[in-house]
Amino acid sequence: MEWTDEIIAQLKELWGEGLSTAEIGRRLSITKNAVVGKAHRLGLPPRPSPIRRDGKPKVAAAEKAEKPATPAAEAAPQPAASAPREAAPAPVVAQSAPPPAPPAARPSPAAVAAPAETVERKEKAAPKPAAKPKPTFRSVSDPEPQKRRGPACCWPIGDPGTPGFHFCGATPLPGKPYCEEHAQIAYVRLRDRRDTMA
DNA sequence: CCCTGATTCGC
DNA sequence: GCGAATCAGG
Repeated sequence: MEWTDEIIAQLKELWGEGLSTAEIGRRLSITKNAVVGKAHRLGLPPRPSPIRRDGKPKVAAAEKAEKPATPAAEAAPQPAASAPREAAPAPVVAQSAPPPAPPAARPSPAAVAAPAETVERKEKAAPKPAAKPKPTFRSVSDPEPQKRRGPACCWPIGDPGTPGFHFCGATPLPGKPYCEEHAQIAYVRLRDRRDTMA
């Protein structure tokens, strides 16, 4: 995996948006582990973790136990690195949204050319779904995005690292990193998105 | 089961 | 540095 500045910036952006690691991973066509791992290494602010890892590392404990480790290192004081980020309820994906709308009633974002193709989670080795010759999207919300220099929709098109990879670039919605149409896809329930697209 | 994020550790 | 495997809670 080649972590270019662009991709890293994307990661930070999405992370800051409060998206789940898996979601970010889907967007960038990488695994959530990669996302988490990188985020961790980058020192990005941790999100509320569903779990609490302290008293029972089964395997890890066993392995660790075999390592003597220098007792002196334990005395090191550790100032908590808690980030100021507290309220990040998120524009977040409506994962827990009520299911009133039948599948058929899905918004169906017209001109959208499914970016990350929502690759199958099990098919990690899947070849690049890329190939999006016709970026029909930007013409809708912004006829001439290339002239603008302000905020740009950072929805990834294609896979990072591949030749045709780029970001949407259209004018984002206020407060969001995506343009109107991509925001639509961005904030829907995962399940729906999975079978709706493709 | 599905989801989630964090840590570990071989590479 | 990277990320799959693993762990663990909801």
